[in-house]
Amino acid sequence: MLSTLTKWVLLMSPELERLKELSLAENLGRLHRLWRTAADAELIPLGLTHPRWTALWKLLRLGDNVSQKVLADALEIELPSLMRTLNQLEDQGYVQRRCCEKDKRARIVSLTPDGIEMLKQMESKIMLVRRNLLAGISQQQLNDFENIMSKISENALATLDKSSA
Amino acid sequence: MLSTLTKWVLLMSPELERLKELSLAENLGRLHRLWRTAADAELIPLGLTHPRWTALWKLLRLGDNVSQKVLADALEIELPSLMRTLNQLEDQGYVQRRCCEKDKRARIVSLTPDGIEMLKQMESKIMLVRRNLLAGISQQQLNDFENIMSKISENALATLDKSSA
DNA sequence: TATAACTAGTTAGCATGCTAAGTAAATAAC
DNA sequence: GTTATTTACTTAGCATGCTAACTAGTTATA
Repeated sequence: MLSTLTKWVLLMSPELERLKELSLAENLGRLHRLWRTAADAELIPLGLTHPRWTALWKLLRLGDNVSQKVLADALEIELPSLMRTLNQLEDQGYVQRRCCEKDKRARIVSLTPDGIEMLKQMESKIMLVRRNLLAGISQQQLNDFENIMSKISENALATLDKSSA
Repeated sequence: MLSTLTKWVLLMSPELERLKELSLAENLGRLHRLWRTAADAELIPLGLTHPRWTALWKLLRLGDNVSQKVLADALEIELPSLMRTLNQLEDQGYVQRRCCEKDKRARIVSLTPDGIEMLKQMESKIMLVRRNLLAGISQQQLNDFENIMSKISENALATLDKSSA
């Protein structure tokens, strides 16, 4: 049985041989996790979990007073996932939800004064993490990096479209 | 209350203003998710969930016959997370676990003939996804990209070391 | 207008990561 | 050699993502 594997491994493509190290996909996951961990290390002491602080942060950047649906889409999570987080943030007194006048199905999420205060504390920490993690990388390198990310994203979306068609 | 926020938003740093688009960290998460989704689209039809096929794939690259601990470390997940997945793979008949002679605490994971067969089917699909997602990107660009990823990883690790010290 | 189709929100429950706590074996310290 | 510490595994249960299914409100269609 082992010899079967051994034989196959010897016949593996040269590509696979190279992939014995961490593959690009694995490195991407690793880097994302590291970034998240570094940010959490700064922000969790403020009493917010990762989904909570990211939701607050996104809410700020959306300009406050958006529907749950808009916030969920921006966070790229589903509404049920957001529900739990918003319940917690409401319990903590950082956000409020009210019915939307124009569309009575919708509920509008807004920051409370406490939420705004918390965001002020968050901002400097988030910027600090960003500066620390991008230390020693030039703007040009960063642009190139983001372009490659975009290119891979496009390729992925094209592949997914094709396979779902 | 709203005016408080408005005033603050107007005073926000120029850096924050730029971050109204997706930040780099968010793009990283998004790209990682996209890659994972594209790979899963090919591999889930084989009857394996994401944690299961990644574990099989890693087991192959580690050369088979490694302890659960070594496999968990390579996958960068904790042992309890791996346990559930290995139970499932064992139920499906793709891996076996046996006691280690040298260290009686450890259990050695190995591929069954069915597991090897499944990996043969997986290999071509994984390589296909990789080629599709990296289409139109030169080797030089890819090297640069991976170097920036490494640099950010180093920075993150340095930051984490510092904050835990 | 009346009905059909969609959409926002909610609830319930699954999947997969984690930490905490316990056991048995190995290793280090004395 | 005995004891203390560490390690590999396991179990139990939490956190946070998801889909499925439901309700209520909106929009499109006949």
